[in-house]
Amino acid sequence: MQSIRDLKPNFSVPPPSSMAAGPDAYLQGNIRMTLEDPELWKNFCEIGTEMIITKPGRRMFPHSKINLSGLIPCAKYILLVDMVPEDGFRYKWNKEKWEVAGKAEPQPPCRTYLHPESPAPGSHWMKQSISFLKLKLTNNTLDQHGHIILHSMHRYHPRFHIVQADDLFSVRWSVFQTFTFPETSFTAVTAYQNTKVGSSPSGPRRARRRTASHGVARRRTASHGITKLKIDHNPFAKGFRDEGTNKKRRSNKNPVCLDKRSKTSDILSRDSEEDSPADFCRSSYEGYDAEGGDPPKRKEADGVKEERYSPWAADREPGGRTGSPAAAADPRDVYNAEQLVPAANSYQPYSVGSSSHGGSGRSSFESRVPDVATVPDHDPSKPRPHEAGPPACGPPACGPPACGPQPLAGPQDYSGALNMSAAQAGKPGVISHHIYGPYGAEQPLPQWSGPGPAQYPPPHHLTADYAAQAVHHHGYHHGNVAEWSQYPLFSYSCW
DNA sequence: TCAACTATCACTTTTGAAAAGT
DNA sequence: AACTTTTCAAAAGTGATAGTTG
Repeated sequence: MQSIRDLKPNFSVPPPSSMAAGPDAYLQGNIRMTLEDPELWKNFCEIGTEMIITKPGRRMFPHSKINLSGLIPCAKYILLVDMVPEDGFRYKWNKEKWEVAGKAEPQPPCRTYLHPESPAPGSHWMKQSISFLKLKLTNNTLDQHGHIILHSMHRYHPRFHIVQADDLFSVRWSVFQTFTFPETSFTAVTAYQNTKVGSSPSGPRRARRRTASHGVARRRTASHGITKLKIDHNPFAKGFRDEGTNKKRRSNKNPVCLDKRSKTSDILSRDSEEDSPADFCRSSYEGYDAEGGDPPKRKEADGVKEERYSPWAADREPGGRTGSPAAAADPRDVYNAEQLVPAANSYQPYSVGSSSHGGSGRSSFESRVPDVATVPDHDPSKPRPHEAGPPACGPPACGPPACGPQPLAGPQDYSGALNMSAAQAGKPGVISHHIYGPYGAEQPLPQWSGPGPAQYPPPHHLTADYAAQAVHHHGYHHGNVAEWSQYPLFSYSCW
């Protein structure tokens, strides 16, 4: 509904003093986003959140649920989520901790999940919590369902975008703001790694099998494994809870199953017997414990950048990036970095108020700093000491993919869901440069990803170019955004 | 041999249409 | 007849497990 021009009146509301960053701070910056259920996220984060990715797509658990405030009640907004790499590495689970296993693989096509209720008035978004329950993750790079594509054994974190726009078409002209929450970072896996069931160095699968065959010998501490948390909190996994309601489970399989079953029960009953939750962050990530110093979680309240609380970040930056999501016990208000779109150099990823309360911090910028040449060094702590990745890389969140032709440099632009200008390059009346992505046109850009059926505007909301492109690349026209969202919005494919 | 991936299982919750009630 | 509530089967979402792949 409102273009950038229309937004101006909305800027009349002064932001909190703490948010008055940037010379030209958009007063829209008073939008606040809080993560719901931060305690749960924190619990997962302490262990090292793992998200299963499957070919057909798997939901996240915990799933992202946020609350918004500070929106203009009558203005329409679009909510989006995408996933950005935490860093440029591939990991492996080894001996009860994560280790770097090499450079990250080239990033798969970047997709952005559009909240099914988008666009909706600010009042709608603010009246209730907003759930991204139906967002699915997949490792199938050829996925046709619009799920977000990730690489297994890589670290990611979700990034939430809110755009004041009447429809997807006007998104490009709108101000959008990005929020991230450090405790939501996770490792994409095809099978849970940190089961803490066995101590076999050979990995979780083997550990489980040995457990089964060796019985009690391996009965250790699944109590703190990621699976226990999932089982305990995910209603769909109730069947795995040791509550006597699952007696029938696998009962007719074989003795091993029974053995495993009892093992599990035992394990569950021994919850908290061994590892204490407090050391999860350190114990699960290689190098973390070597950093010494204060437990990460202690620092959050100090207003450090959000992602410093990530155990991974801590690993990378012993000095300034220790921290944990522990403090996330309180719902976290994360102020965002804003992006005025379009404007090539409008990409000024300042953190609104981050300096004063640590609200947005890196979590807001990182993904927006594809062009190190034009972006202030918002986070001098990067690149991290042990990062073997390309030095010219943008911030970790932007990850290896943004690093050009190197192996890590993926065909993906993590500059955000709204980087749509490329498709317009060279067109009269349309910006001929990227909104804020410095990548060349040969670099792929994000795709829209949407939930199934929807109230989304149909493809005709796209420019003819977009629609045509979808047809061009995929051979048919899509009837709704859900379908259409699988495809690149740009004049070239992401893959 | 090994790590990672995939298909399948048995369980659960969710969903939505049909039936019943008001 | 119209609307609301209840019921129930199908669909979908889970972690565990065994087999496959490279």
